[in-house]
Amino acid sequence: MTKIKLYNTKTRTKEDFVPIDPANVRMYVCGPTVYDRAHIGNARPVVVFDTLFRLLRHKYGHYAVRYVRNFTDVDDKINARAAEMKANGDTRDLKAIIRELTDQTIAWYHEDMEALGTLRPTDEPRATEYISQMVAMIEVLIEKGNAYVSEGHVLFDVNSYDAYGALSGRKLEDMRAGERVEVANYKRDPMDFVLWKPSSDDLPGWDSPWGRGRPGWHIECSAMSLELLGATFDIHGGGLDLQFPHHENEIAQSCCANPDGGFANVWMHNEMIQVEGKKMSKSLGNFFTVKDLLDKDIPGEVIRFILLSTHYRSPMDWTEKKIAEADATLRKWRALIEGVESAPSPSPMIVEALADDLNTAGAITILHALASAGDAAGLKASAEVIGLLTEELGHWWLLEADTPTEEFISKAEYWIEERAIAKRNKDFERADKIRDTLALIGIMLSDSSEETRWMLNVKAEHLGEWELLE
RNA sequence: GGCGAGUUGGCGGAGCGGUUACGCAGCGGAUUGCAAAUUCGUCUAGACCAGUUCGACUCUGGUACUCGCCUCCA
Repeated sequence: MTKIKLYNTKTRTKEDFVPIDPANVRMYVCGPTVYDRAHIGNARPVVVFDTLFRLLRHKYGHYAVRYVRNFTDVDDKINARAAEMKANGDTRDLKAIIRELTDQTIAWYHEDMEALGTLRPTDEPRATEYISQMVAMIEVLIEKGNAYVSEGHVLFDVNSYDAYGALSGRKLEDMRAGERVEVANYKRDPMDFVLWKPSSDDLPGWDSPWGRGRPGWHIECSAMSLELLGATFDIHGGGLDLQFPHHENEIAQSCCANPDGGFANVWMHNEMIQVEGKKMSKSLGNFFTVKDLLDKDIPGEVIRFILLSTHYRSPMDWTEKKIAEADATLRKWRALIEGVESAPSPSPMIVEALADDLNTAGAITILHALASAGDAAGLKASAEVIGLLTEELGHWWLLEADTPTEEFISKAEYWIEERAIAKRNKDFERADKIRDTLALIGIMLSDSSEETRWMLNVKAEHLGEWELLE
């Protein structure tokens, strides 16, 4: 079978992917901090690595791939959001608010990501369930001289790790020169980062050798990946913005705590999303969540298609025009595969495209080729490899074909017959008027030499307003 | 200031040292009473300047511009 090649940020080259153990391929992807609904930018890595997960399963077997994606449920942003809720009248104590906020956000995340046709990872650890592992790792780091205690904080000593900055190609001196944040005086070096910090009584906190406190952001990924995947695993993924400092810090922690492990072999980073050519930000007003799109009746399948139509290492621009194009393409394909059984196996060409550093745009080209060749069964089987044209994602299309009631159908058939009679009588004026009015009511006609077929358009302006005809 | 990515036809977007990307839109034809759908065909490329080469969109160097990260944000 095709050899998988992946671009490794660590070596800045595309490499043959050689799993440590083909019977147990291991991947870790940084998940969300759970304080708010996922936006479209959050969705890109989820869909990208879901596609990689599918490819790996296709190649190594369904049960041979372990995919871990964490939930960061302890974080200053979460605390800040909870404090905001309290200030706005929530009378519960902060910890109770935080618990509900994180639970709720996780439920939303699952809901929204499922709408994009993504599979659940095999493991979804919550940071707060791995505090003891984090504390243990911090203790090891202190013991080995890579971390120190200062004013109730535990800090990682970046100067104790020679390779610090290797992933992102940065040097400590350069970074200090460009330092823009005020330096906390308890740090030995401005670049030292927090492993553990004190927590006040009203905030979540855990007992530790350094007093009641909570973990810094980076340690959770090191601790959880070690626990679930081991000191050495195959792939670590995430957004490009995480490359520094988050991933750099993960490497420093993990490689110092387990010098023989080597941590992740392959590092993969997806590029960022822009909206209509601009960086997505709340101040520009071009910020939106996945839920916002779904609520606007943009099918999850359309969103997934768009996210896959640009290679993951290129910046991608989210535009209204792409929504319309993806919608049209999927409608065409859905119509083509209606009632068709998937071919027993996907086109080797689509697997080949994906195996080339996850060339999803190339894979979509193959789908176009299958569609224009009229190979509906092959199209369906191949699209399923990238999570498109699946049964789960087809509801938006099925809805339109299945919704009409008996009454609606009989009225539609009555008027289609009326039009046929008018046509036979060469009364084209009446025939066309019926056709145009039916379109307004939500019935799209298409004539062929033998019959007139129709399809429901639920977005029609005067849906079901039969009085327009009577 | 440091680090990195990119600049392909009207738009989106790939691969490739020499041969049609592909999709959308446009144009022309078939089909149709007219539409829609379908279908056939077709025009638009490779930021700029050098270099390597028999030959470069594809390799090398430089210039310009764009974007991202370095700061809560995937």
